Amino acid sequence: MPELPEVEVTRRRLERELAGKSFTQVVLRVTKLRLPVPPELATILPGLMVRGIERRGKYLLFDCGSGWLLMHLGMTGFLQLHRGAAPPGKHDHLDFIFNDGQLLRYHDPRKFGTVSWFTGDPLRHPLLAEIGPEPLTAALSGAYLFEAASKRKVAIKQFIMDSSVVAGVGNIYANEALFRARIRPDRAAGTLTIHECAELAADIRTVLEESIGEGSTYRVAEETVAYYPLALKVYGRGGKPCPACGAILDETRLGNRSTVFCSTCQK
DNA sequence: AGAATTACCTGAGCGC
DNA sequence: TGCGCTCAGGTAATTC
Repeated sequence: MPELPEVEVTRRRLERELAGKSFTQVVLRVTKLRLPVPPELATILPGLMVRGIERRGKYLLFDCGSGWLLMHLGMTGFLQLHRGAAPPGKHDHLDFIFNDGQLLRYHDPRKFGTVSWFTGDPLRHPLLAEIGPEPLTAALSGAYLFEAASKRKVAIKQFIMDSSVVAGVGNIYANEALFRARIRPDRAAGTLTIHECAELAADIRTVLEESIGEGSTYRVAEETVAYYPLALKVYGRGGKPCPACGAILDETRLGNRSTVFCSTCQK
């Protein structure tokens, strides 16, 4: 599942390949995603040039000059980049064809993704306007987290997964960051000290940056933007030894999400 | 306002 | 082999 590092790796690759290219054709095979894909994309986009591609949380923002193409890959979405025409397979919902012959294909079995169009400042789009600070920038600080968490009773793991608190932290990296910060995921957010918040803010950034540096938990392949999992410290390792102390990792559910932690290391 | 729950969706894995 | 069940989870929408 694409988390922030995968989206960022995808963004870099697509910007390298598509900036300066213009849409020539858009094929909409399936438009019933979690939110409906606007059918007018097929008439709006052809002739427009991609100026650049930005990211906000896990949203990709294609700057098309007169408007912005917004994409979210949901749980199972990914983007393939083909050098030329390619026959569509199952779940290949959308094709974006460019003037150099390249084909950007939106593939999403569970249809949890989002593809939309917005004119004006994209950060004012309803889906983006309430998103919290970007974790890879100084906007996510210990002081900010401490202030935001004040008096909050929700578990710290659910708190950092709330997109209005921090942008783009999903279940995998929430588990990893809390392990690194040695903080139990079920602690009430408001009980963290300012020092713990500083550690956590730094560790959220570290786990995301390390993942991007290694090509993310996913790796960008030649002809496609493809995903290959890397080893993670705790996620998916419940019942196995803690990589730090050897104790057996606990696996529970928090907010109906799989949660793995070491009750010896994390307090 | 904050917390909790539901809806959306399909493939994989499992027990029988 | 196949049926039915559970699980995976981002996030918007809804309810309490």
